[in-house]
Amino acid sequence: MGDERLDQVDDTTRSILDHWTEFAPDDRLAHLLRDASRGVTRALQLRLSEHGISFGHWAFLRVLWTLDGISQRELAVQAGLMESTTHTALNRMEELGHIERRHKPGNRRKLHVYLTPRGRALEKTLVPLAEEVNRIAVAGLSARQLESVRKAMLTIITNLALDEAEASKRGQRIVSTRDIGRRNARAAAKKKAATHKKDATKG
DNA sequence: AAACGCGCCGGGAGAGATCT
DNA sequence: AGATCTCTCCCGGCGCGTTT
Repeated sequence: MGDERLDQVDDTTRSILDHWTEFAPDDRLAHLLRDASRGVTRALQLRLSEHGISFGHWAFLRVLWTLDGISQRELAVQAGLMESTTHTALNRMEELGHIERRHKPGNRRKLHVYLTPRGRALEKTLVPLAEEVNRIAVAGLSARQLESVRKAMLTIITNLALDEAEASKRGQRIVSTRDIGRRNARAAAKKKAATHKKDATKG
């Protein structure tokens, strides 16, 4: 690889890059997307943490900067996260003084989320950091390449969304991690019992 | 270097309150 | 009564720092 900047990267990053350039240049796209996504996330995390902001809070702040005062549920949808995750994050954000939650007159059920002046002020500090990460991530790509990447990403997202919609129509859904854990535990127990039985008949 | 523990986050499920 | 919304609990995945 002829890029002398790579002398600065750590061994882990180096091995990831070696994997993609030397050993498995044709490995599945999903793996490439994962590495790219992780890199972008970590770059942003690095910058946010310097301001005491966790990556989880970033998603909610971004929504609130444009949709201040929406309900907790709407916020979860807009941020693309589960309501339980939203609830936990908002508790912390309220503690930190970035948001406050209030009921509107006439509706004691819905809780609306409002930025505090402090939360609002974060926009000026944090958005440039995200823009910086974007700039760094696409450095060396031409406008044309960037346009192609954008199109490709949108196509991938659309294709996968359609696939999920089809699966949903068939009644197929993602098995929860808990169910998988239980299933594995049952399988392990069964295997152990079978081994035990085998040993007992032997001896 | 490998194992371990910890904290954070995401997700599922369900209870309880409130609205329509 | 049924729908909607918030909140809580629990568990698993992941990254990271510490210990062995």
